[in-house]
Amino acid sequence: MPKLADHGERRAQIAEALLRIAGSKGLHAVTMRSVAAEAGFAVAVVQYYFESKEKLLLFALQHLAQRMGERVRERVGEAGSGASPLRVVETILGQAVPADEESRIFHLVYTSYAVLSVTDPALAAQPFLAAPNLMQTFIADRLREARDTGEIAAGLDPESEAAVLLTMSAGLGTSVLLGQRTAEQAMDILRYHLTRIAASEH
Amino acid sequence: MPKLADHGERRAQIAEALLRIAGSKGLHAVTMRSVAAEAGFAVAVVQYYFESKEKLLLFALQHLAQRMGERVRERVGEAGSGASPLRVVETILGQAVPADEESRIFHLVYTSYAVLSVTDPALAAQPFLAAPNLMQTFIADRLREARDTGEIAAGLDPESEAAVLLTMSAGLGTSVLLGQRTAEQAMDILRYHLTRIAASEH
DNA sequence: ATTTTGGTAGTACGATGGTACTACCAAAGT
DNA sequence: ACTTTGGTAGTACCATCGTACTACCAAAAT
Repeated sequence: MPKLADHGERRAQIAEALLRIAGSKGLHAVTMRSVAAEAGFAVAVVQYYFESKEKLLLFALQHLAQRMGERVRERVGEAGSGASPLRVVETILGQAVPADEESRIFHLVYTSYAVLSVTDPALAAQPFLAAPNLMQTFIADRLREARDTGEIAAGLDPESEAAVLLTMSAGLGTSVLLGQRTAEQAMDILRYHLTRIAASEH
Repeated sequence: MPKLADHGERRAQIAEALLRIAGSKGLHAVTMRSVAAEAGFAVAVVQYYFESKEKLLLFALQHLAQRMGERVRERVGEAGSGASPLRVVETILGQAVPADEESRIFHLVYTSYAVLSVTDPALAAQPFLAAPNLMQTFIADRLREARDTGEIAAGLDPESEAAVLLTMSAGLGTSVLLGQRTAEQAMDILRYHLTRIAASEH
């Protein structure tokens, strides 16, 4: 065997080249040629490490999703295990707002892909539904905790409130992506609503 | 002059053929050839009525947006001028949920286009920001009215609440589009939140 | 030393895209 | 009647895409 090339490393390199292009020029600008050029390889190398463009795209997407998932867990961990449930919720939902470059790319690529999956049967839509559903139950659980500790009003329905929060933060993320709002403004709105929930006791 | 062809009519015909394709096969399936075939014309005819594909796309988008705008105004009118401000808000936001085919196509095409506009400088993002901004001020005004009449709590900030409602309904629309929720479930969440706002007096 | 074999590079093929070009047809103006 | 002109159709050009194919190179195995 000749040069020892770490396949995992190469695949990651290529995937990140793809994400750089998708983040700057859009998902439609992602071609075998552009990715290869960005990664500094020949097209055949990209073909060598990925059977097809579709496989490449899927891998890059999962790669990004995994990194974002780690990021979220990291931030939640930073908030400390002693943090209040509502604080945890704020931390998680805040990640839906594209504040830095990696987050921006994540939301752009994910939204692009999600939109495509609506009409393209080849792009299974399942991965897009699994994560949000888990999120919703997790947030609902936090809200239940918060309700039990009196942090939020007893009249609130955790499931519904979780749905409201999640859809809202998704919408906020999109609006920031479109340049309709700054990340700061989005965070203000998010915090406003969380404060409202916390304040509405009686 | 030969056959009297109503240019406006033809352009509308072609635009609707485009929307039919975009709604079923996705915006990426919209090509000069597919649109011409769907409309029952030769490619040159489409070229004749629209200078370029970009112009065609923009026209179709505005065409759709206009029809949706009329629909919203219609529904609001149906609700009656005597309807409560909160009722008007519910009617408007309910339109953000893709319940029928036309609405589904509208949100799909609009979202597709919006995502493209993030990275494509040719697709001016302005038209996407103008409408939502007007919406927000309109809804904020309704909320102000509702606050004055005691329909909602005095502690609420109309601007922020309007932002919350709009981003939430946008997120709801997307989730329905992705098949994550049914239109009915989305409406339930919307109504839940509106009821919460109305109930939180003290 | 020579034969595998993992990895890289260049090129070519078929399909599809937007657009340009030319021909054709029929009704209106003369 | 015939010429102009609005509208329609077919075709061809050029670019770009994903992919397949072949050649090449260098290190490990024999």
